[in-house]
Amino acid sequence: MAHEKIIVFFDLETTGLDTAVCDIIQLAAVCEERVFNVYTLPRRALTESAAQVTGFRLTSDGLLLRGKPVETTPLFEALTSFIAFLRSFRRPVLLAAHNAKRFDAPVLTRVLQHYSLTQEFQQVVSGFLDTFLLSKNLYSYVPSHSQEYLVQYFLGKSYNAHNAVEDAKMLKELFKAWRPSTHDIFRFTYRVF
DNA sequence: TGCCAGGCCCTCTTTAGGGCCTT
Repeated sequence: MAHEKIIVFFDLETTGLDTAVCDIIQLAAVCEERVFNVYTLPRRALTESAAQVTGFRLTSDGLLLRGKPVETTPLFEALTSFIAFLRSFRRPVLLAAHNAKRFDAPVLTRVLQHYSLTQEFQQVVSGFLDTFLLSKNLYSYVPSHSQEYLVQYFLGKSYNAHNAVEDAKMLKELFKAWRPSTHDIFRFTYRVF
């Protein structure tokens, strides 16, 4: 339907949980059958818990994922590529992430501001949709609202959590299963800046 | 050197505290 919002599901893997300082390691997004994925070399070390959760390690040889080198892209280039990916949908999209309001959106917007890409980003993104808050509100009876638990609960499957591509793909599947109303989507959508 | 947080929501609330979720 042409008038419906295009929703792009995305996820970040970062060096830690402090949204004020953490660096992006992986940025992935999916929409319909299209996938965007990029790795960047962080400037700061990963916290030990981030390393354990994500499987990334920073060495003198570069970035490793579970011991295997991954090709990295300079952050500015990664961000402009992401904006180009979003622009390809021809009209402003809604960016959905689990805990977007608290985590992914602040990190992404901080980095965009640092590279003076805010205006360019605003031209292609109409807002952030937080699926964590959506889930807590629509399915308050579910004992946990972590994405991994929700995927198991609603889709009956386990997956490679904490890989940004897999997380984004699963979020898309969850959303498809939920089929939230336009009203509910709007309630948990937030301005970009 | 050290190696990390904090906004949102609920409730035993509002002169507050605690758990959740993200890496």
